[in-house]
Amino acid sequence: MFTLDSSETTNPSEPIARRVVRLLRHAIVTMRIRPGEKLSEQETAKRLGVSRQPVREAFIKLAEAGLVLILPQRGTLVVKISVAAVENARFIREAIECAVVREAVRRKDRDALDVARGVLDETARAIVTGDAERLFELDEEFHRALAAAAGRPDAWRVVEEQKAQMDRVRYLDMTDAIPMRIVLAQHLAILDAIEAGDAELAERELRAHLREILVSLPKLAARWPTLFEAPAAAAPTPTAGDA
Amino acid sequence: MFTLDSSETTNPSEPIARRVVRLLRHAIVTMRIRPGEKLSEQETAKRLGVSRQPVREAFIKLAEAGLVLILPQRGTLVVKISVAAVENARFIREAIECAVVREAVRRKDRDALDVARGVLDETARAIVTGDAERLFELDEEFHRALAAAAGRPDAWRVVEEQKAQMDRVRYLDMTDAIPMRIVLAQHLAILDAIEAGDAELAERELRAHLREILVSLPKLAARWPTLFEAPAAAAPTPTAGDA
DNA sequence: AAATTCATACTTCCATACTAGTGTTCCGAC
DNA sequence: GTCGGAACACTAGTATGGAAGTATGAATTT
Repeated sequence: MFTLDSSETTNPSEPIARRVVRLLRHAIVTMRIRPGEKLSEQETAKRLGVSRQPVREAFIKLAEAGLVLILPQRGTLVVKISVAAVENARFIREAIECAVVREAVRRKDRDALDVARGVLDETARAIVTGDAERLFELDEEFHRALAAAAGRPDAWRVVEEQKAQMDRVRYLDMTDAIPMRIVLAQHLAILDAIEAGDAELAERELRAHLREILVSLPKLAARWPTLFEAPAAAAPTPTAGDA
Repeated sequence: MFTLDSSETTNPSEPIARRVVRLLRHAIVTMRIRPGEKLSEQETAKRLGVSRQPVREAFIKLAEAGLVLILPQRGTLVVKISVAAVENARFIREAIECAVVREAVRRKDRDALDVARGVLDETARAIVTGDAERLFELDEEFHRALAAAAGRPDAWRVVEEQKAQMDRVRYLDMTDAIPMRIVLAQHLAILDAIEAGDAELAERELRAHLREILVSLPKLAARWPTLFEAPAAAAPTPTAGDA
């Protein structure tokens, strides 16, 4: 379930549809709406005090990001976390961000890199104060800053959509007291390498950073089996398993 | 302008909204709706004989693909071809497809690679018969087959959306009697390198293939200036140009 | 003549009504 | 008890009505 009617930043000029998207995405990523849970345009609209129309548009957007599954004439449900889907998203993200990092090295955009540096400074401060929500945002902002430094803001938009798949895993990892210090260290290593003009090193550091999720992923899947899609069994039918 | 009410494959079970998307995308890519042209939900709905609702959803999807621009309360228009946007899309596409090709080399999925080979065989035949529309599709199918061979069908979906930006340029290039034989040769070189297990070569061939558009792009922009977004001038105001 | 105001004709956005398809459940026949 | 079936309670998909905002142009004033 998810409450929320007018909390959050309720900018009156922002279109309702966009607000609903932000709302639902956040509720899904933080798992206030649990994986597998059923939604419906009608029900969601009533709960949020809006009409079905903007809710429907939000569902479509979330479906494109792979967070919900719309079954025509049947219903809409929050998809369970899929190890395969996370891996696929990670693959795409790694491909794009590697190219971004190399481009950032080539461009040497001092101002843009300073912005990224500033994000890491704030990250260090947020670690001290323990502001988990803010750390989430700062992680995102760092990667966005890299894309900006590469002169490819569009690339970040693509990564952002893929990242939605990984965000719930990140969230689980965070509740598990993830060592944000390690993430910061990796970010620093990437930025240092870029500023040093070492594309090879920057790419290696980035790959290492993005592959962190691969070690935590199976652990988390084992720990919260109800949140994850059951992996495709070797036997065709999951009920009857003959060896 | 664009006619079309029930031509195309008119599958009655397919949702109207999806059909409208396909329809409009095709009309835009083939420039039966010209870059810069104004659209409206009302007008388009009437022309297609459907209600505004599915048309609106189609507009939103096309806006996400960067083909149209929705100005709230003002109108919707087909965006002009932007050299910068095409270049950005190409960058993202190159990043993803390079990773795909390397993965395809790693996996050595014989069956999937045979499918890709089959696509190229048919391409050769289509060149003889001069079926331009089919060549368009086959180009797409080859790249999709590579993604399948890499076990990353999701990656193709992302590339597909980016490719929309490049499709109008491809279309112009085709009317300009593009040597499809060259494209086929490049495709063959890529596939040969993959089958030979040479990742480095496969990636080089792919990059060369995807960079072809960079040579034709400025020529086309100069040739059809009305179809292209005016490049950002060095001077702030485009009207007053002082040298 | 030039500038400003105001009515009008658009636009997208949101709300609501209706259609068609799906799953469930309860009732009855066997 | 088991199976079949029809009525019902949902769902998303589509159509349409109304509201808020914007550009346009004519009429009026300066």
